[in-house]
Amino acid sequence: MFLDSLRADPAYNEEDIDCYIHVNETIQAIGGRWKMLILWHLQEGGRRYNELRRLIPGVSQKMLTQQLKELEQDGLVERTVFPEMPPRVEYRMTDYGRTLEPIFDIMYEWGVRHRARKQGE
Amino acid sequence: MFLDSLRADPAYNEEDIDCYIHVNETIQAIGGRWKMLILWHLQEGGRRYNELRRLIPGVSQKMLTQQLKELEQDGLVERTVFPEMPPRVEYRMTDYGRTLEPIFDIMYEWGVRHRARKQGE
DNA sequence: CCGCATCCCCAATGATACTG
DNA sequence: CAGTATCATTGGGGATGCGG
Repeated sequence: MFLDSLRADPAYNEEDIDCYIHVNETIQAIGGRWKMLILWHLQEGGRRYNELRRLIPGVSQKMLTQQLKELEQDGLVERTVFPEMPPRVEYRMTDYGRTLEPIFDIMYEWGVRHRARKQGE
Repeated sequence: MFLDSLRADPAYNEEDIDCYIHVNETIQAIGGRWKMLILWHLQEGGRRYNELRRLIPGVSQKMLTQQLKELEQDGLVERTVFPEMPPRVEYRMTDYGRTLEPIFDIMYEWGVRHRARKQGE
């Protein structure tokens, strides 16, 4: 991906963007268009697939599935299939996912101030 | 934009995604593909336009200009033109931009652990 | 009910050429 | 030096239909 192309460039300085790499890692994990909405709704407890669809108006099946899969691969969300008929799938936040909470908090605070600042202009 | 469409939907619950709105505000401000690299290089002091181009291999003139403009509009970066010949333009981080530092720090820490975790799989 | 596969579109990004 | 203007590209995301 993108970072690989940076690494391939001889002008690239590893130390210079060590910060970038890791901060970006975090942005990748939570920066998806629907990921924060999903995580937000999973904070309180487990949710079913269609339940999430209703809670997040505007999200397509494809995107919901895709972003849930990425969150699962990152270990932030856990997927449980109940072998029933009709099928039932529940998603819930992992303990690891909850390590994001301080980040959410601080980004929320900054966002509030930033928004207020933009209004005041 | 996107949030407006959410608001227009009757199923939308204001409280539910208040968090999302503000966290997303932050992501918009720093989530651009080159923004963190730019901010990173401006931490130490002022940089000229072409200096930044060299420091950030892979960025096109268009993107560098565009992202710098957004950072400037958000009040994170300051642009100074020196009326000389040849022209000289310096970019530097504002005090407001430095309020992002705690966010960078915590995202950096999380990114390091997240990366290590992915390696270990 | 919970998806996956397919096609399609557009906005973000890139490449290239030109200018005060 | 520090950009602007224009055209080409591409991949993120939406719409639709099918399958276990």
